[in-house]
Amino acid sequence: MNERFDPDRADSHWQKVWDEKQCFRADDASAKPRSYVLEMFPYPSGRIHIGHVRNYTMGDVLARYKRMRGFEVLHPMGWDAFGMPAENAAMEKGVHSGGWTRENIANMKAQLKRLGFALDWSRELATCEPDYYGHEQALFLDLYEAGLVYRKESAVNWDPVDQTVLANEQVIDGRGWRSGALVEKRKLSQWFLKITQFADELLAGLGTLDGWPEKVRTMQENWIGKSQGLEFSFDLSSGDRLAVYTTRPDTIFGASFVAVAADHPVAQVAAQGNAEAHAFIERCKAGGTTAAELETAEKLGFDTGLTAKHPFTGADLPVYIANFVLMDYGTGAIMAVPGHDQRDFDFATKYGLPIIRVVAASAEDADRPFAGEAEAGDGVCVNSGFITGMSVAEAKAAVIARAEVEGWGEGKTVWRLRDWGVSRQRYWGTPIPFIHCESCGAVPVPKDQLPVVLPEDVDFQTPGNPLVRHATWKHVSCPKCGIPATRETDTLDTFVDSSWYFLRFASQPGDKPFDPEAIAKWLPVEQYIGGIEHAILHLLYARFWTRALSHIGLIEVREPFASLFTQGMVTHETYSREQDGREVYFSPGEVARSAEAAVLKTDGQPVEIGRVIKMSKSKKNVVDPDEIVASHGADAIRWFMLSDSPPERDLPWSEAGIEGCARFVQRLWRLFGQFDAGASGEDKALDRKRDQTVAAVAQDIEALSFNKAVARIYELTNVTEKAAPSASRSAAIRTILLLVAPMMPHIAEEAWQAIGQGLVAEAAWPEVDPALLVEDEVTIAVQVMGKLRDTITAAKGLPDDDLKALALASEKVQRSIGDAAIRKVIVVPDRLVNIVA
RNA sequence: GCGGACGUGGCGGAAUGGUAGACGCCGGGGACUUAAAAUCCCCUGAGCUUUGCUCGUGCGGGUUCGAGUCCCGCCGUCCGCACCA
Repeated sequence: MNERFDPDRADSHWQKVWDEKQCFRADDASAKPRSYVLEMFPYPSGRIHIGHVRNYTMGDVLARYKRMRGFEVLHPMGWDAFGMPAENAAMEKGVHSGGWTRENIANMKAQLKRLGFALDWSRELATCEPDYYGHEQALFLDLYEAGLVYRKESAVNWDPVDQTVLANEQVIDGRGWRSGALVEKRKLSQWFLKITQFADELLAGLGTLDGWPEKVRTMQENWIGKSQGLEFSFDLSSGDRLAVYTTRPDTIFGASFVAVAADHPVAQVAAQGNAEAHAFIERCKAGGTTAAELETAEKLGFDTGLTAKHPFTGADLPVYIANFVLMDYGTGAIMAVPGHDQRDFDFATKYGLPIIRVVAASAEDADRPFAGEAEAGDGVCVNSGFITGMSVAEAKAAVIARAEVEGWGEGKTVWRLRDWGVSRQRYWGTPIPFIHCESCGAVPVPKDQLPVVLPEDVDFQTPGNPLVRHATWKHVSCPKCGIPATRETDTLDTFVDSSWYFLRFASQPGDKPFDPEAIAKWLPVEQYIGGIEHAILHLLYARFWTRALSHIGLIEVREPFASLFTQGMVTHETYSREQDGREVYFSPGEVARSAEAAVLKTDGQPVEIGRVIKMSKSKKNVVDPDEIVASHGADAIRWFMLSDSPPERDLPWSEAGIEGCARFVQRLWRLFGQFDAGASGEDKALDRKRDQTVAAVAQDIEALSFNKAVARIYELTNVTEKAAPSASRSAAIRTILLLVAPMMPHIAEEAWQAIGQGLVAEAAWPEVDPALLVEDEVTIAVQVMGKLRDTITAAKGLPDDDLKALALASEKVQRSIGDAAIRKVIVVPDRLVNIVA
């Protein structure tokens, strides 16, 4: 063996061998137990970033480990290749979206290969290719036929200068990111998927997902937002009726006004012939559309002059148009109870409306004033007519029952979840397979005419969707009546593309989206790994899509991902300096650091030490995985990704850390070089440590606690290095090699040449002797009054009385007790004795 | 605003209610070397009157023989919020 391990040579050599032998190709026909390990596929932005490396290293360790444990593993990779950046590149650099995307894919694929991931590249797919999105169009039409797709009007952000629709992230402080023009809300007719039809199922399904983080399940639960309440109508002074929805019917006696959304019909009527009301509604439209913006914006209202008659008290309540009421939730109108809802409280305070207490901690507190904020908590009803004295829960039921008996309202379940709007007024996406005909309306493209291929001869010289301006593409004849018609020019949300790619990985027939038998074999994904940023949307949409396909009988599986793991970000330190009134950032490499201060190497002047945050180009704190692979090798960067930080938390990148990893690679190499097949002699303690480590590392990998697995491998390495030569020591060295094989496959493969047979990629996980996992001696902590005073060594399983005697015999313990009388002795077998004196 | 999480040495972090700080990084000392790199060995929470003692897991309470861990109340930081993927 050479003195030093040369990653440059070994990495590419073994990557080529794995490729040629197709080691990681999943066999559909295999009789082995199956395991589908999947990481969220990347958007081909141009380069792999360190977050990808972390994500795919975790999945790779699991996939390789599962193979060692005898599973047939499916570990595929693909490209989430549609999306806005390709259009931005086309506009900014004059390149073609498709060419740009495909070039990025080629570059990133080469980068992934250099990291040595055990991927089945034969199943690679890209969502921007017709052989993927054509099947997606077919599935979309299936859902349409099943009544799960419909059209309705919906608001978008409209940039009046660029004449284009903007995504939320393109709207900055209410203005278009390029034009700087004030963004308007505009209504367009768009396609929707009926995810709300599955709201109950998606909610109930969360209960079966034991392998998901509690956090993600809670987030989805809140997102679906099931609430039970009362829908009822007010008689308006205009003679109309106004339906409102409330989750707090128990507070109905505290209602002091009624509010409707700006786009509510009542508001629209009020605006007719009233310039002020019209102006107010326009003002509401100017704001942002996100929930955060709506709810943090100052509460604004406009008094319509109408009044609504309270169903119990008969009082006339003023009707306002309010910017904090959402048309999409409930009925788009609310009864406002300022005492017990903070938004209503803020509004009432601003407009001088009554704030009435109708819930209190106890009946005696009925007239207690509010302490500057609403009280949303539980209690008993006060000042509330027939429900006075009831608990909140009783009152809810009583009010709903009364409304139903008297016929002016009914109990209703309302969901926060809204139907999924999938239309995007963009070019680089899956064409929605519909044709608009003047006489037949929206007609689905016949399935034998799929795929509707996205034309790639488009120009981006003028802003807006190039599909609309394309000379020929959209002009077709109606499939129904044959008269001239036009194609739908909107494309599908890219979340549709990522809602079924995991199904396509299981099988890729040319004539249909997937083979149900292959789905039944491989799905659900055993372990899905990706960023927490996908906790709601992607994961909910994928769950919905799977259920919808199951609903129409295409597949059996209901939940696509049995287990989910959300990994943390990779962070790095930041350095900056204020220059000409703005913050200028420097990369950590440009800065010389001491314990407390940092200076710029080029001018020796101090720079400010910023926070350790997610890598981003603008903060100049990115590191390029390729450079790390070139300087330290793939195994070192993989090892770094697994070390130290728990995988769900952020991982701070550091130069010292990666150097430490590279040193460890060399240290292992030296140790592997000491393997001696002919060594004899037994080292019982080392055998024990070895088998305990194997068992613990297996457990840690299965729990994805890679940082703990790494720590245990270090421990075993430390003791093995120090051990005298023996057969046990050689066995330990061989074992260490196998333990690191999923994590550092290149050095493992290289060293395995001398130690094992065949490829380590095809080797089995080491066996353990269960007898060695149990210690025969244990260290017992001895406490006096809960404080540690001594430790004693005892045989495992020693009876409580013997342990007690040993503890009391300790000189340190005696000294600590002094002349105090012993009141009690607590013995935890094999662990601890606590003397209470 | 709503929802979710997190808080332990100089740093990343270990710790079924039972020996706080495993393991790694940084730092200090030493060995080897003409020298450097590499490597190896030792030390490394704070304080003290140092065979040992006291303090110590964001802050304040509580439960318990025993709390980083459980409960209550604060403080601080971060993340998500429907057209970014």
